[in-house]
Amino acid sequence: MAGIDKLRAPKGTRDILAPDSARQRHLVDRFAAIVESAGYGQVISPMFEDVAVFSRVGESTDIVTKEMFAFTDRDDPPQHLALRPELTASIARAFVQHRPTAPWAVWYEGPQFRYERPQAGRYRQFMQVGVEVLGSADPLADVDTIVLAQEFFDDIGLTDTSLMVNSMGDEQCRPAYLDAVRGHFTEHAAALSEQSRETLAKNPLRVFDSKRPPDQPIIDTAPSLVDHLCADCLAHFDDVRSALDRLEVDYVLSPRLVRGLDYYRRTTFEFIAPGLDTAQNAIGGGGRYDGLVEQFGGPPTPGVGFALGVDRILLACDAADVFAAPDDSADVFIVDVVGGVEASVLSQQLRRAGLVVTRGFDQRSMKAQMKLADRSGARVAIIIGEQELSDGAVTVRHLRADSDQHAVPYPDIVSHLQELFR
RNA sequence: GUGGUCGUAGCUCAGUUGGUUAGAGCGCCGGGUUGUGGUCCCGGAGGUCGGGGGUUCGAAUCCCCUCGGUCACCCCA
Repeated sequence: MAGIDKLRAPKGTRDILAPDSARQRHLVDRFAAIVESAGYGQVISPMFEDVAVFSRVGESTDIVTKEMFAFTDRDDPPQHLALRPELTASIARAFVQHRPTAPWAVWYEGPQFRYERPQAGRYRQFMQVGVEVLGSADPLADVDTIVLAQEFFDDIGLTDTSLMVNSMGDEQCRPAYLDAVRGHFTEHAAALSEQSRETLAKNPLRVFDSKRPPDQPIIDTAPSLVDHLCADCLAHFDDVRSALDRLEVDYVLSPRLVRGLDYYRRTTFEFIAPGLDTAQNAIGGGGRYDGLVEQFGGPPTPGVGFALGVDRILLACDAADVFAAPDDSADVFIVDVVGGVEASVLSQQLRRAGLVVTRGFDQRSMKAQMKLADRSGARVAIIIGEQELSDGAVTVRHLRADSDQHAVPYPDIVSHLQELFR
């Protein structure tokens, strides 16, 4: 096994270096701009919470039963904590704790943690952005969130996405549907894969998630959720769909779409990136979760929201060749062969003037510094040597299209470069 | 948790049927007469061949174990 000299980022985590780090930040910035234009306010909640916060989102979900980074602290008695595996639960907890006036429309961004085996598009620490609206049962609130996600994808140029929509029903109609599904799968249990038979015993709906070929024909012939909706759920769903139509948001009705968290009621949706040829091509998902707030001891409060996977979205952008990493080239590189302090003084002035200025250290040769200047991507190099010092000027050398160079009197250098980069 | 696959310099890789001081390209550092990058030329640094054990006169190469990456299942963003 590797010794301490081979330390690396923990399994399923990674370092994101420039310029990809700036790309990710830019993506989050775009999301923030869009949802804040719709009046959503940011919530920054803790990275870890009492485990009870997460266990309330569904005792039978994998996220809770086997994917949590849980630990105890050194309090007496110890607190049972967990790194957050998702953020809807934290938002519901915060709603109950602070009791903001409803409807409460919020957005968030940040890392989530799940103890899973990593693979393409799946990490133990992964970044999400999302929104939640608590306190409105209006189907148009569902639509509002969906439209924001769609606007976001359009904004970043990721046009190759599919929106899948379904209704999970509610406590009125879901039990009967569950019975129907359980009956159907039980009837064909012999033909199901062994894993699906196990899933059937725990949560029949989850069988729909199976990708195993033998299960497909049985899944295809299973009863459809939309055919079993009660009048209220059907009306809600119809309102969502007609509003999406009116807003010209394309979607695919997906009666087999079940989501992995137990708290969903009525509307559920998922965004797929067909261009991603990995097993994980769901770049976002969400839905309505009326009743969740009650489980946190709050008043009856409907809610709807979604989370988008930033890492997967960026993978999809790579595949579609859109939303490239920003150019992190410097504007100016200062070559100083008279000790380096002049470069410090001038870079301070130029940075204050709004330019991106880098320089060399360690008093390296002019040739070496010029190489660094070239590599920095800077459009111009400023050269300060003995000659320039005695002349009271600096040499400005262009590095890109042409390689002109000329002397600029020291007092004029800031305005000269501001002009050049305006 | 299960399975496939891979693990040789910072990166991408080559290393023939096991055979001497383990190579290339890129990158990095220095130089190409004393102040100028990007092309070119020359030179240099850098590897316990993931780790451990075994077979053998001899192992990067064969066997076992282990760790890690990666992909897939499960599940999800």
